[in-house]
Amino acid sequence: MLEKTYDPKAIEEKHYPRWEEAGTFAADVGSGAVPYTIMMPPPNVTGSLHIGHALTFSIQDFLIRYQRKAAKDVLWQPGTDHAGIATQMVVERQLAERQINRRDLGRDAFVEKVWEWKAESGGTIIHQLRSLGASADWPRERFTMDEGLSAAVRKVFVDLHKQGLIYRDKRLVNWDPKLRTAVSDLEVQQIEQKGKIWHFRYPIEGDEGRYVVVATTRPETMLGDTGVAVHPEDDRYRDIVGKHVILPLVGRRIPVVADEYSDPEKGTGAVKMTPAHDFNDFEVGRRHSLEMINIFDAGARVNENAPEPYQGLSREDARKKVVADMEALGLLEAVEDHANVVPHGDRSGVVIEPWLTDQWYCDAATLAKPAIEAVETGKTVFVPKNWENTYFEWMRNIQPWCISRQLWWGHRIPAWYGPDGTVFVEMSDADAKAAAEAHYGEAVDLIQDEDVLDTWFSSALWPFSTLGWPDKTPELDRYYPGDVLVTGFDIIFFWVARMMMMGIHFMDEVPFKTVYIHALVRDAKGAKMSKSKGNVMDPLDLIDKFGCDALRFTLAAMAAQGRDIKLAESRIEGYRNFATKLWNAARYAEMNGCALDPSFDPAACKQTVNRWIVGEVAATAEAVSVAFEAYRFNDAANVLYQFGWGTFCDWYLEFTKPILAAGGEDAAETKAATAWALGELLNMLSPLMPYLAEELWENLGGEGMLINRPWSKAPKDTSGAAEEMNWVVRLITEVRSIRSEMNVPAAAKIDLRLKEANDLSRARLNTHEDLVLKLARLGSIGIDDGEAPAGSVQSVLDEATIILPIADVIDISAERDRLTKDIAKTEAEIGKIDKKLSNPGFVAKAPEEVVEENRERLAEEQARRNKLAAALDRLAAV
RNA sequence: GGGCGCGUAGCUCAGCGGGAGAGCACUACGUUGACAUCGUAGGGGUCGCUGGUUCAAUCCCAGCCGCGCCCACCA
Repeated sequence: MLEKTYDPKAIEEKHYPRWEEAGTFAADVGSGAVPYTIMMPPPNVTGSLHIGHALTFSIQDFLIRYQRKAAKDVLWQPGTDHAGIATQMVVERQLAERQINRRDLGRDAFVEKVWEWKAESGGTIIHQLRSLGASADWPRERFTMDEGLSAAVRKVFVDLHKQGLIYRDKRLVNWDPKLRTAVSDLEVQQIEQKGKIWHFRYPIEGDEGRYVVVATTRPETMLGDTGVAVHPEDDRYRDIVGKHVILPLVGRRIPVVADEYSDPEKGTGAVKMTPAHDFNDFEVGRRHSLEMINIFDAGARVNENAPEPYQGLSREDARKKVVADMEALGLLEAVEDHANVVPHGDRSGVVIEPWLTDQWYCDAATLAKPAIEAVETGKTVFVPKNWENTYFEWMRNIQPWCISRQLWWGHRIPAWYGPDGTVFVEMSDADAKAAAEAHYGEAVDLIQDEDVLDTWFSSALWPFSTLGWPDKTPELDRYYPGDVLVTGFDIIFFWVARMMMMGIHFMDEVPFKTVYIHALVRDAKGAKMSKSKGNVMDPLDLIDKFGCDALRFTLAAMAAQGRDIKLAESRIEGYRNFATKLWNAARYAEMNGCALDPSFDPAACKQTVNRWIVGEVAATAEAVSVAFEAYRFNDAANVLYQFGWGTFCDWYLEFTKPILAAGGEDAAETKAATAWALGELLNMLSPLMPYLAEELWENLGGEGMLINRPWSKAPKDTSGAAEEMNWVVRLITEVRSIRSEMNVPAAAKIDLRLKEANDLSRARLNTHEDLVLKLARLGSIGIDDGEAPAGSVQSVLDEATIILPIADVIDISAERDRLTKDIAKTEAEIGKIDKKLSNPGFVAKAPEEVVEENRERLAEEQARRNKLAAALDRLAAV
């Protein structure tokens, strides 16, 4: 017997281990079924579950559970990402609490500490995913730094290097002076700030008293200036091109060059060139062979390349001093307020410095070409499709990808340097030694590159590295390419694009056929949720409060495409109530002895109401199936909600109460049909609300576990039961409406029951007041004997043996007002439809069924109007 | 500067060429065996504004007004 109250926690704890132990989550490599693969985007090993995770992993679980029911051999490949910078920061912070610096510890000891940390608390998020109900194939869990995946990383690096697609280069990078590592363009956030723009006078050599004025937002960089650029067509500066200026404070003699980069409209038209600290200046500097002087150290303090008084100053202090000194020299011409965008590190939050270093680069442009083509030709499609534009835009303008990081936690770059600096890129230390020996003709000592790879480098290989690549495993053969990748748009560049590039390059096939991009969950103001803003909703709290099923169902209902999700707790509460409703419906079924009967044949029902519910189940199954296939989870949720609460609970269970009460053969059929319909509902619901569905299925006496049960194949209704029932529903609705509007006292409650007889249901009204009301209005509700199946309305009327004067029961004037209002409404409606139908264009061009529909509606409304008017007359006569 | 998205009931959101929808909130009435985490009924909207296309526009197009996001090297 089901408990009186629905307790989500109890059933969550009960069923998850059962599913897992029964192996229902496991892929079956040897199976003959069609495979269906989703690669789980590996969450950061440092992570803990937030609401965005809840959305993305719930959606994946919906698809996985649905496809499992569609008899596919599903693989949901789970795992975690080592998350280089994030993880290193976490462990460093912990060490700092104990006054330990990682540099004191040394590289090997530090990395050891990180592994220890990972072993202790790295599995948090995986456990949290289980409490979301995620049915991933957990024994296949991978970690990006597993030995197998690390080997894949080395192989990819070595192969790309041999192909010339990975190379070492000295150029400007985005340098994070706090973390002391290079970061990629994507890890830089442009933040608009209020700043100033300073106009400096640079004296022209050999032209006493004449200056060229340059404007800058970063005065401190002048210490590294090695030129001034003007536009070749700019008449103001034409005569000084080729001359030199004397850089104040430094005393360096630097050339004035003509370059198209300089925009006469901007600033003063003359730009100071700091090729070692500005991306644009770097390009100009290359074109004009300007000297590149690096004036900052790795912590962004002024180094020994600048004049002594500035050495050791921070960027901020150097700026103050430069401005003060220039002003003292009378070389500061103007200062203006200026809004400009300043690059910040997305992890460290400090200002990023363009810095000249040696780094490893990946030739992304070459790899991008086939990845662009794959989307153009539809080998991979984005859902919704408009994200393809975002993908194209970025891929077509892709820059070399800086893949080296000055960190300790990550995949160490498989490059070794010989005594003369010759580089050997090989799979292992031994291979490198052998290669070096071959090169030098003798064994030499090699030094491995200190850097590690960008975290996203290994993530890019996820779709095949997790399946055993480079070995030719059965898994790789069977589950690559994946069917769908589910993710938020915020990592299209970081991850999706790079998986496309690597997947196509190494597997000759796209990594997934569909990319489903879901919305981001935001707070009430539409801002991205983040811990620092304090606007996070903790999914675990929500699960605790409302249950996992309610949260999942809510996420499904709100996962409409193309709009960010601002989650309201009241929605979750509403869907929790839905779960409660179904729980109670199941209790009702149980109390009435409705149990699943394997011999029940839904196609063979005799009673209208049962034929009807069978048809409704079929229609719902079809609609939900279509919704899942189209990634329209909100449609699926809505259809199930309406069927479950509306059709099944409100109507079917109410309709059949009198039948069950009467007993006999009809009751037997109805009990079996009730159990069957409930079972099918649970089956369809189980991808979204797996726990509730499984529990109630078990209680209903269902065979096996619902998680494995095939999707509903209810027979469609062709008996016309739907039409008949629709009529009954309309009748009941009208009568209820009358009762309510007329403020009938409680004593006169209508007990409206429909009893299934040989023909159709009959409405039976129990109290004489109700009959009065009904007779007063029945003629006015647009239903007459001609429309109703034979005998129905008449049979109701036949029972109306006691008729009281209307005035005894109702307020005549209120009823008159109401009727008058109704008539006005009806006439307005008639006017609208009439206008439409008298439009020749409409009749000529609109689809025939639309015109016909409108004609029918017009007739209905007219009849209704007439009957309302007649009722008003009758009322006047009382 | 370029691109994308959003403005529908008090709130959170569906719908998207032919009769304006859901949940929550609100109002009235109703608890003697499924369910008050409930039932029945009801009130509430010129579907941001202005034009255009169309026989027909909340829906398509353009412009405008608000809001949000992404990308971009501009002194």
